[in-house]
Amino acid sequence: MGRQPCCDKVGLKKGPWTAEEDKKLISFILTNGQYCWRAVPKLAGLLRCGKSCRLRWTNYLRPDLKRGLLSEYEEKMVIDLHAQLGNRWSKIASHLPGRTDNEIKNHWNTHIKKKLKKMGIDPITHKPLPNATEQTQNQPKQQQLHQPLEEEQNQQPLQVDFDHKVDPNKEPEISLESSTTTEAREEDQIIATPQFDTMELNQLVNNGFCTDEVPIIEPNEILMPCAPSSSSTSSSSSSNSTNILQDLQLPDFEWCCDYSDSSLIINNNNHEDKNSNNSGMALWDDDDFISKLNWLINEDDDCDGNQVFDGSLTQFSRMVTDSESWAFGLF
DNA sequence: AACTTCCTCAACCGCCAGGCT
DNA sequence: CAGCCTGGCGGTTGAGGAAGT
Repeated sequence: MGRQPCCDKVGLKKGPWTAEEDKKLISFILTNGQYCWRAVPKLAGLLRCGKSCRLRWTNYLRPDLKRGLLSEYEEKMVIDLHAQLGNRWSKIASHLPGRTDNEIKNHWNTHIKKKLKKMGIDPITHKPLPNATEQTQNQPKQQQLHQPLEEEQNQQPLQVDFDHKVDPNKEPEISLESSTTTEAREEDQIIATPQFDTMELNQLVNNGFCTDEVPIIEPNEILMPCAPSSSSTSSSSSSNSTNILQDLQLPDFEWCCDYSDSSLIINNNNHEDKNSNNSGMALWDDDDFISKLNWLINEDDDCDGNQVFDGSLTQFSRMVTDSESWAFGLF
């Protein structure tokens, strides 16, 4: 039927990923970095196509991902960005650090779309539906369900004010009727808008944390000591967020957004007894995993008898340097 | 408790754009 | 410039869990 599959699917596994597969992929990418995805499954000993590996990594395994529901502010940003960009989920996602296009797309289709419809707003055009007034009047329960967001949307002018100086104590101003005025905006203008730091976003909306965030990798498992700098994270964490971090007994940290950064240090606080000096490192709080990781990394051959980390890797453009490998504490 | 329906979201599919030869 | 390869994107699907009957 026309197009050839992206790869030879004979014998390739499909469907949900197992923990073991995840571990193989994680260990491989942490060791070798991201390069030719087509080669990854073979080299990592996975019976998956490269595309599947890439998707799994970018949508689920990446350490810098936020998990859990979008915060109200993120949701508002999505709505506003969607009004400007349409279904360009990757563009929208690029404005929401730690969120993937897939996640945003899903959230849009399952939550925001319905919410907008019930508010009498066409989720495609972002304009009021013809029978909007009737609908909104007939939805008192829904109003109660999402009171904070909708109150704001009804009361405030309609645009994420990217330019205004963010006041951590003040809910950002967002409105919903921007489509007509903003649809024609140049995309580069949109992209030029300030990027909000993941933590900052949450601080703005939820005083530091979205309570239903459930990172796939716990924050205290992937921690980078955050040098007291003038970064947006630290500068914006003036009051509430800092307190919350302290309350949680977490150190200042940043999600590891660039694992190629050779200065990366990972602090596993769950093992304070072992690693109290921040030098002990374990990405995942799982001794079994670590031992398996070591096994995976140290073994010359995978279960299929393929060379896992043979010299041919040097042909690829992206290799993790020794220092990077050490930084991950894998060797 | 058993069954059905609804909902969510991880994963897949096919297409497209860009880089390379 | 054409053809190939790869990564990325957006639409769609379907398994599994939640909610309803």
